[in-house]
Amino acid sequence: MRQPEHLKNAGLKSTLPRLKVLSLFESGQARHMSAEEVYKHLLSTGDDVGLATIYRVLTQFEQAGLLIRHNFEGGKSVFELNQGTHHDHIVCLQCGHVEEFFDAGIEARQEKAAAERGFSIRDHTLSIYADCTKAACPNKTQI
Amino acid sequence: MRQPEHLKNAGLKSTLPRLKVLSLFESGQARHMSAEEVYKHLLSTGDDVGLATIYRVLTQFEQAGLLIRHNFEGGKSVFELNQGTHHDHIVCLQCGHVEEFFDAGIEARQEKAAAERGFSIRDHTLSIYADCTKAACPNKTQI
DNA sequence: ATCGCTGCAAATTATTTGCACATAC
DNA sequence: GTATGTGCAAATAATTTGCAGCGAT
Repeated sequence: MRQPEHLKNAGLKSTLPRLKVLSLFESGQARHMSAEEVYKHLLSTGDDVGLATIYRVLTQFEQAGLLIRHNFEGGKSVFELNQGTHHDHIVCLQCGHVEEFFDAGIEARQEKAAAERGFSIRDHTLSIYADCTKAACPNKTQI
Repeated sequence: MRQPEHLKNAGLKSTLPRLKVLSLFESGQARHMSAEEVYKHLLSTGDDVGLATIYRVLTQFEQAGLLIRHNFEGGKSVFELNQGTHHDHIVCLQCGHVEEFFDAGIEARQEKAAAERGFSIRDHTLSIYADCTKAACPNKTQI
């Protein structure tokens, strides 16, 4: 468990709420979660952390580079662990299911399109919105 | 002015607020506008339409296929006239400036990436977020 | 005349903030 | 001990909705 160091390095005291949130993401139970989803996960494990704290912690982790924030369609911010490996996302507009992918060709053309127009790309992140055709298209829960 | 027909075809009565909103978009003054921006534009022209009506009208136009809604980073929906010609967007995270582009290679790979993972793409729309390096990077107004 | 439309104000949803108390170091 | 962090409740921001009256056909 090297989490406390992560927090230290970010200049954050290692408190219970922070450790709980971080290990939830590291547990891999769900890679992509909104603040509300993190909140419910923790409640269901008996750990009750205030929702406002979750919002604060998620934002701090984002700034510390521990988490990445996405603003997918649907109005809620969704977070995922920053594991250093760049990838993009395909998001199901029906159920919110997120799948990750990487395509070097898209990366290159994305860079080129931006450069040609005088934009400089920060993180190359891009999202495709589609309908997941799987039979088991679950509902709104697993964003 | 063939606007009333557009509305008719969509099963919408041709009312003043609807005509005002539609012609604002058709005037080309700004291609991409949020509800609030449409509201302010109309107020500034002396046409006072309720903000709630703007929201209703924009949604109806979106459903009628007259407008396209985008949920760019930043929490507000932004609308543009649907002119039938597909294109993607590069959005400046600093000032909200939007530029349009089209890259056949990206389209193809986007389709492929989705298909391989069992997703079916609706409209192929995708957005790149970047920093517009132009000297004249304007402020929050021209989203 | 009828049914749809509009404006206003109140409701919702996601997120932020003020403040008194609790906690890490 | 002191600066930080937390919980709760109230504040914001974007958008939606209920309802009584207005307007298009």
